Amino acid sequence: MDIAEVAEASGLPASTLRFYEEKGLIQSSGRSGLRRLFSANVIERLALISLGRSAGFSLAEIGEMFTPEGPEINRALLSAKADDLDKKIKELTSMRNGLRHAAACRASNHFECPKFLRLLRVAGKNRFRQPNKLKKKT
Amino acid sequence: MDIAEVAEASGLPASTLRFYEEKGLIQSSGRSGLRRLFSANVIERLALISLGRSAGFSLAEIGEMFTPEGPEINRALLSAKADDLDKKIKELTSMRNGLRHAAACRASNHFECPKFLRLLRVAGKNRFRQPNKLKKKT
DNA sequence: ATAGAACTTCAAGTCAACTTGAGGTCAAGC
DNA sequence: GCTTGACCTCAAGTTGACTTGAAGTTCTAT
Repeated sequence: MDIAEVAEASGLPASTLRFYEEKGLIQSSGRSGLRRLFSANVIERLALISLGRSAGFSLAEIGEMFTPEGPEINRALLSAKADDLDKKIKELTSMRNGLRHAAACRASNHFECPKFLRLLRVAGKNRFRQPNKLKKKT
Repeated sequence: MDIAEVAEASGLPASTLRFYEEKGLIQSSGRSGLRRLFSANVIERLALISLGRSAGFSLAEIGEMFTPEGPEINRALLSAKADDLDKKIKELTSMRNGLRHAAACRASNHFECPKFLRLLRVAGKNRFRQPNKLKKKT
């Protein structure tokens, strides 16, 4: 397929596809003249990337999940990511409950509502810093 | 409390607290000389902000949830955010299932495993663009 | 009263993830 | 044969969310 077809099928602009290729997240299967050719399986891969992004993983993290560096490395990593997701799902669930309550509750100030505060506190238990500033290249 | 105490209690650096104040996400209750004073409820608010961030909401969106613009506006907004979260929770759940499967499955290439591909396709149904580039200020 | 720590402002820098733009190539249709 | 449109590269720009740095101020202890 050529890049426009991939763009169409994946919903991503061509510029993003080139960018992803540059980052090693996808590969073109060859060239016809200058033009990239992609094989159809790139679509699955892009779906997975989009999914990962929307799950809050960085492109670098997603890249790690793919790399066939060793035989067993990936499995451990994938498990770890799955655990991260589990934590996140729990957080989001409490946040959703909090929001639903706040939307329904008649207290003028939600910060005065004990139910809301309790949810908040529970949710705050496993707080974590956002990933974007965790890495500091020496 | 002074800014260092808030930083300590919230786990956020003082620079972030100033930044959030500038953005209107939190307020200092006054000054002692130059120094900001915060009342204790800012901690709850920061917890909620952190939670929202980790749920993938932008600071602007979080700000909207707080603003006491009108009497009923917020409730609809909060409901909508809760719906967003529900969608996201479902996505994350399929992604987690996909990862767990990929970690367990013995197929050499996960893209060849029908189970994995099915999960991927299901999850891809309600795909959406990441929020950061949706707004274009005219 | 003087050093030092802890705060302040404001401007500029950083990082990820893209997007945009300028300038070039190439096959296809008129 | 020449324009047009879809592609290409490479550099620079953008956005959101902060962080860092310089330069000044003030509390706190010696």
